[in-house]
Parts: sequence; C-alpha cells; structure tokens
Amino acid sequence: MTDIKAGPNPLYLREDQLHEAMELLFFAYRDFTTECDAILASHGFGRAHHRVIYFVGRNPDISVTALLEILRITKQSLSRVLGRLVEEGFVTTRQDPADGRRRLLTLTAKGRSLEGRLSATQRARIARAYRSAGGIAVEGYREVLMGIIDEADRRRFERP
Amino acid sequence: MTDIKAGPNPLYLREDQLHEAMELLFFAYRDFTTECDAILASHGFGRAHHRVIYFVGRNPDISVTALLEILRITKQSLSRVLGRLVEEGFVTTRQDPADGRRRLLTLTAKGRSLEGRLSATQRARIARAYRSAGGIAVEGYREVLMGIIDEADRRRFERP
DNA sequence: CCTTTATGTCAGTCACGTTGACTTATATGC
DNA sequence: GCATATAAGTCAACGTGACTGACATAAAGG
Repeated sequence: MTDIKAGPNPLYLREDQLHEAMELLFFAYRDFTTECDAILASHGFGRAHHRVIYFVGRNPDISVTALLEILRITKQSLSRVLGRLVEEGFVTTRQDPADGRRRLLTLTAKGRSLEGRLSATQRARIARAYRSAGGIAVEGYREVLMGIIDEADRRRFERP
Repeated sequence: MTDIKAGPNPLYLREDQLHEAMELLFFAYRDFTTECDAILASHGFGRAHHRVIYFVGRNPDISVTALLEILRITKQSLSRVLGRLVEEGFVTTRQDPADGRRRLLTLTAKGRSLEGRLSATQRARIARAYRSAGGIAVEGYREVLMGIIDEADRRRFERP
C-alpha cells in the first residue's frame, strides 16, 4: 500500500527528465535568438549574417574553410551572406601571406560595431541567468552542454 | 612590473565567459538537431514538422493556439506544416467538446512511432551528456537554461 | 445581437539552406 | 616541373519555412 504512491517508476521519471532537458534547450535557444532579430532586420539581415559576424568577430583572420566548418553549411550558402557583408563594409578579406589560396576574414570597425550591439543583448541575457544561478550551476551548464556537443568540437571549449 | 603579467582584467574574463556560454548554446543546438534531419528528410519533412510532432506528442489534445504560443510562429506558417502532417496521417484533429471553436491535436499511432524514433536519438544524446556530467551539473544546466528562457515560459518547468 | 475568439485559407514575399557543375589560383608531393 | 590536391568563388535551380496582409467561417459570450 505504501508502495502505490511511492512515486512513478524510475524509468518514466528518467524519460521525463530527458524531455525536460530537450525542451529547455529548445526554449532557451528560441528566446536567446529572438532579441537580435529586430536589429538584424533593420539592416535587412537574418540570423545567418549574425552567425558570420559573430564568428568572424571572435576569430579575426579566420579562413573561409574554417568558418564553414564552424557553421556546417555549404560554401554556396555562405557565399551569399558573406558577399553582402563584404559588399556593405562589415567584413574585409585579405590574402593569407603564408598561403595565397586562403582568404582571411576580419570585421571592419562598422562590423565590430554591429557585432557589439548584437552580442550586448545576448551577453546581458546570459549574465542575468549566470548571476541568478550561481557559480556551481554555471559549471554544470558548461559540462552538460559540452557533453551534448559533438566530440570533434568539444576541444573549442578546453581550458588552459 | 608584477602587475603586467598578473592576468587579464576581470572584465575581460567575464566577457569571455559569456561568449563561451553563447557558443556552447550555439554548438549544442546545432549538434542536437542534426541527427534527426536524416530521418525527417526520408519523409520529406524538416525541423518544423519535428517541432510540431514533438509538442503534439508531449501535449495530447493541445489546441492550435496553444501550439502556436509554444512555437512562436504565425498560423500561416504552422498551417502548411500541420496540414501535411494531418493529410499524411501523423496527426489527428478533433473538435473540442467543451469549446467547438477549438481543434484538438493528437498524434496517431504512426505519428507516435515517428516521434519515438526522432526523440530516441535526442534522448540518447542528452542521457549521455547527463551521465557524464553528473547530478549536480544537471541541476546547474537546468537553472541556467531556465534563466535564459523568457520569464513567461519558465513556468513550464516548475516542479511539483 | 454584436463582438470577440479560434481556426483556416489565399496570395505574395524573403531568408537561407541544398545539390551539381565549373573555374581560377595556389600549394605540394613525386 | 608536372600532376594532383586544396581554397575559394560562381552560376543555376530548387525547397523549406518563416513572414505580412486580407478575408472567411464557426462558435462563444456578454
């Protein structure tokens, strides 16, 4: 009799916990991206432009191939987006002095300014979440997300 | 002189930590979704179909409006996706007995089967990450993501 | 009865991803 | 030095999944 209400079976709980994790990721990503959309739209840009601006900003002199590997899209897809960003003066390309086949991408001052405006809203959201959750929670967030990420990309987050 | 190499200023460190958080979310979401794409593509479906199947599966007898609120898309966007899922027998609609204006959405056996196949790959990924990170980390993951999610949707994750 | 709500639909547009084929420039290995 | 491989760019065609705007219908509710 005591067992009847002792709780749902542990397998059911576990499934539910996994569903919760999936939904947390879905809602967090949804809300994380929406604020930037208005700023981007005012330039006629979309999320693809944001991703390029962000990763070029974080990795000055990145090669096109390296950027493609981060984004996991085709070069034809990148081409349209990157082409516009270069055309409109947000990104510059220069030849790699060490390997003339490579084009190195860097943000212009204009690009850095837009990047800053976009990142600021997202940083604020993260900072708020980090502050309210605390340091131990932050470490847990990091460990779980690293576990979700494909092994090949985990090294990006290794610590000195 | 000792100060010169004493370390980067704390503000810079903090910015870097926030950028790490942003990238973790980006890569995790990217990798979380890619495995399902092949299964979906074999049906001629995309991620939009997956989202509908998932949330209808998790919320049997959900109304169209409630689903729209979760997805935060327009009814015109949902219409094409949902229409195909109903047409091809993955989702059924019925009139709400309590309010005849509402249509209640539920997965068919066929829909549950596809949902199960899709969720299984994602659950496996989460379960692996949860196991390797441990219970304390899982709690942190949950707290931080809840903080990132808009306040209005946080109640979805409240505990009994 | 009139207004509001829930849903569906037609029409047009745009962002952003895809595949496939082809070119050009440079690097590198035999 | 030549052949092959790599990095990048380009043209073309295509599909999904978002959007806006306008309009229709059925049911609920004051």
